[in-house]
Amino acid sequence: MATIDDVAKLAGVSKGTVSNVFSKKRPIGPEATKRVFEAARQLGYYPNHIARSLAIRKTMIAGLRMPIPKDGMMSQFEIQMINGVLNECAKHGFRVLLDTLPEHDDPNQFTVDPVDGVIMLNPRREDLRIEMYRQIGMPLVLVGRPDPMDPGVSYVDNDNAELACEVGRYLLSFGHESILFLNASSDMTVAFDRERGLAAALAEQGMPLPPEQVMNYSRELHRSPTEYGYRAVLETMKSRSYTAVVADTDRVALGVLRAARELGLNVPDDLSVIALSNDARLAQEMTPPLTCVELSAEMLGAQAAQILMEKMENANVVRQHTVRAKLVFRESCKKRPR
Amino acid sequence: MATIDDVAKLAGVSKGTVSNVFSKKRPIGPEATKRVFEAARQLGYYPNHIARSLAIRKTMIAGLRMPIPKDGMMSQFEIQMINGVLNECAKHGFRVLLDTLPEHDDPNQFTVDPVDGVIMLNPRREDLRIEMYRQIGMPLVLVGRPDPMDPGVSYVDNDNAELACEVGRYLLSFGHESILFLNASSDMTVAFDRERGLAAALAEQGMPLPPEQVMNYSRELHRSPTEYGYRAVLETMKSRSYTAVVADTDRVALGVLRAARELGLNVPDDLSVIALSNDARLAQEMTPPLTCVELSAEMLGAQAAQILMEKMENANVVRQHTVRAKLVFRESCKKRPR
DNA sequence: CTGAAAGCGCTTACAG
DNA sequence: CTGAAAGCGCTTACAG
Repeated sequence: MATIDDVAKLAGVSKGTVSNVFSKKRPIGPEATKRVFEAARQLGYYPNHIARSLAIRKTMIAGLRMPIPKDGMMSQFEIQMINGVLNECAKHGFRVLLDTLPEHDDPNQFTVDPVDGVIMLNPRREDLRIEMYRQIGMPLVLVGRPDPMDPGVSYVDNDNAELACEVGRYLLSFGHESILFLNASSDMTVAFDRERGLAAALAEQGMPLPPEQVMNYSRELHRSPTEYGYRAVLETMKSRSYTAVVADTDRVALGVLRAARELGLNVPDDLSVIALSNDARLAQEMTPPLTCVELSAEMLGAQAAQILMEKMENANVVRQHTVRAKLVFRESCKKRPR
Repeated sequence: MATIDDVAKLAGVSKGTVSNVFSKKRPIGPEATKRVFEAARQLGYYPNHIARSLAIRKTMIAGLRMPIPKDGMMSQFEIQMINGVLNECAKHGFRVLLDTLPEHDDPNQFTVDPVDGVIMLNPRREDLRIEMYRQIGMPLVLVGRPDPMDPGVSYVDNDNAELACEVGRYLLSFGHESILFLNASSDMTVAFDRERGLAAALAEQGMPLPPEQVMNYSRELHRSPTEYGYRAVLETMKSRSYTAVVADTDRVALGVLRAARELGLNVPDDLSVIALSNDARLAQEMTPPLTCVELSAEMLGAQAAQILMEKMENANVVRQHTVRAKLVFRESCKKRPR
């Protein structure tokens, strides 16, 4: 592989000159420029990004640390997150180093990556890496709040409890009182937060959220989220009749809609359906179009990237954003029938 | 930021020793090892990946060049491709540098990236970059075939014409003769290939594929692929009655199913529906479950990555794989009603 | 087991 | 406008 030295020699100039021809950092005479380009062409020379990075201590690369589930399937959330990060970074001329390797927080394994800053997904409790990044002065933004909280670290996150509460209030305002909640898998913190939020909304009206109104997704029991929604409704509607269903995701809601159809229930006339997040961007294409919460994973990613860009300019900035997901009203909810 | 020199000084050893303590490339005495780790801890020293890469000429990073549509929305195809690449790379301990920046093929802009090899999506005609990578000896694998063909470059691709032909044969074997083809946007080469393939299947039975049986998606005319499928069926079924619909994607098929429902047509009894690719992994969750082609973008990505790993071992290997997408039979197609 | 020194391929004051 | 040289932070024969 041709190096800057080879080019300098062939063109009869110094390597400094070659360097500046390519980087345009200082003006080089037209004669020399021509000879350099010609020599480079002949030799098949292209500047080496690594050597350059080492010299100028800048890579124009952002790191994204995000372990991938062992089954290799990224959720729609992760995908949209990546998308947001990618787009925002591209705007600023940055590329992205995707690090999906299992995490080591053995300090003796840690290395200073070829990036100018990093975005880290789902930090663990007492995550040692946060401190390591601080030590080496690497700009860092978390997606998901640090635990314990730390006023010095930047992050973006959304407020799942608040969100579920809002959804609850919305349904209550329509007069729904018997609400079936098809929650996420019980081992996810988000499931906990959402149940808490929905319960809070009910509590505001002096109503409880009895356990039998809450179901949880389970990988073992359900073939897919859609299947989960379908079965859950079919089974519970036998013994009780709800007027509203809060589904974990739009895919779960897809199953709910199917079950409703089979039971001869019209949505939204007989049954209101609402989803707490969108897995598959299909909400607006369902029949009827689904009222749901836009989790804006994409926004989360974009904001994280934007904050990172700021931090790279000025190491002192600290941003802690709670991204408010928004409720998108479509046609699957209606006033309670009487 | 602490460097290897600082550590060496504080620990009272040479930098070579420090280097070897971290890399374990040669054994270092327990005394020295302890002093080095202690000094490193005190100083907050972590090895610099860039400097290391420069010295050993290896990064353990694979490059993925893949321009993103200006609207920032990656298709499911691209997403799954990335997923495949990521997983396969992770298996081999590689990380991935995602380069979504607009492409420059100005040779004077080209740079040797901090990667050990690259996967390049959708090469252009006469793509200059292929030659540049060859010149610097960078292992390269394309996703999508090079044009013009080049026996020296490795790639993976799938055979869209063949696929569409197979789908055509399948429907014909069920006795369907009036087939509506809801094709992709006409400016995509894949749309061209698919139409050719379907026409070939019909030609085998001495039948034509008249233009009025083929429609094309259009960003301007249709709000979404689902909307496209919905409207197309509603409108064409007025004047003609088809017994089968070939949809571009599962999302288009979703609209077709809805339209059929509204028209009182039972799928598959009255109308067979089949999709040529899956955008949204929802085929199996539709009612009825959709027969469709699994494009295996994920496999495409995984295979590209695997070939890249091979090439990094041995620069001489050349692999040219046509990944055969597979038809997945579910319940949306049936023998033609008579 | 350890050290001194050259080298990886570039950039950038400094001097002219 | 251009060159010579030190420096970015690591690795690795070579010598002991």
